[in-house]
Amino acid sequence: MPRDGLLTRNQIVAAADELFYSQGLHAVSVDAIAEKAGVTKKTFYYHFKSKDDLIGCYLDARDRPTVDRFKVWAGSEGSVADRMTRFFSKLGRSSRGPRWNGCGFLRAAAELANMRGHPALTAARTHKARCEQWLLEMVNEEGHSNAETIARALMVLIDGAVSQILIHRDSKYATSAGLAARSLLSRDQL
Amino acid sequence: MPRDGLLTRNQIVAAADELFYSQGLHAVSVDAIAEKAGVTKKTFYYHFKSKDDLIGCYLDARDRPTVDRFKVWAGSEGSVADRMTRFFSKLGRSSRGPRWNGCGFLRAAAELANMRGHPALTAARTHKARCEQWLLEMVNEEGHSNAETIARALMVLIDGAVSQILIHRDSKYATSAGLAARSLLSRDQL
DNA sequence: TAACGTAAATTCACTGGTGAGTATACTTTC
DNA sequence: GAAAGTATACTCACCAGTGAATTTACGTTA
Repeated sequence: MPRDGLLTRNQIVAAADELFYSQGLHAVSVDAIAEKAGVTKKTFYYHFKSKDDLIGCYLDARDRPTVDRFKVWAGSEGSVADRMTRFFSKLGRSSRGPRWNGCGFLRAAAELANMRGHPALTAARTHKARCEQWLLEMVNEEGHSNAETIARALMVLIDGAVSQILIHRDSKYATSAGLAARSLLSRDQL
Repeated sequence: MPRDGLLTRNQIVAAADELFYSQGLHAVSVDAIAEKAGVTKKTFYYHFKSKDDLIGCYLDARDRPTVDRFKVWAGSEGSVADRMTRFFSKLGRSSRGPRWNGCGFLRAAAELANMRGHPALTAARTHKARCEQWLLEMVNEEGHSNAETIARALMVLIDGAVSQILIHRDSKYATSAGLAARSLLSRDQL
């Protein structure tokens, strides 16, 4: 019984998001995703070319919401240093949630590191570039010299903090990253 | 025809290291490892309890060599800032090699993020703690206040740089991380 | 307005292959 | 001859992906 095609597709992506993010890419089978979406496997393959195709779509769907969340975390009040401090504080809080499992893009890139050209790697790269672009604009507005380098270093701090928190399951690394960001931004270091 | 048991075991771990590091944990089968080691699967299961057991051993075997390499990279000449600058410069060079695929510990943790209690997660945590300990001693020798926080921030910079390089396949993030480290260490920021 | 045709969406049942792990027996060394 | 180590050949579950038939929505025609 045909339902709305786009709706079904979205249900599949939503199911994939939950499963992939919590368990990883290779650990989740197409059957499991189809079942969670309430759909047969054949229906799945009607909407997606392959599992790899779905993986790409899963990350694409995560891009904007993630960047938007970051912007909310940072807010728009105060200096860049203030905004980054707020950001890392919120990251720490978020990482203490029971469902938090690090960055889906980073984890996908880690899992598929050798699959040059895989759609997921492209999606991850694009997403990280968009994050960096956001930071660059923020830094630029404040009139720093070396804005590109600072933005890049802030990205390093963000993904480094996420990685360390994931490994140690300890949010204190967010605080350290926040302090490092503040040091980086004070008096035009670099 | 029995060979030396320990030798066989080491061959298996060596095969696992190559395969796991280049292709990821779930992507490599026990059959593939056994074949690469020139051993039958039954022999593999004589030496290891399970695939998960092997994964843990693979990371344990990687721990010391990795930390030793880091120490060589940093050298012992000059200030901590100098040593970290050298470190990140060497990291950048290394990451340009054709076989470089990021940090095996980070990638394992990413792939097994939801497997609380998995031997690989323990091994990864232990390894990162040893790295941080090394940094802490270095920072302490120089008499910084907030040495723990600085050491933690340096770890964040290292793993952040590795992650960014892996995603973008661009070693310039090592340079940015090096500059951030220098800023962090100058005039007892924080 | 009522029957019809078609394309979009879906299902059931299947295939070929590969995954982790094992039963049993053989071979070498001491 | 006993123990450590290895081999052949297997089980059984699961995996990505498919073939053929079916159901519904909806615009077209008589």
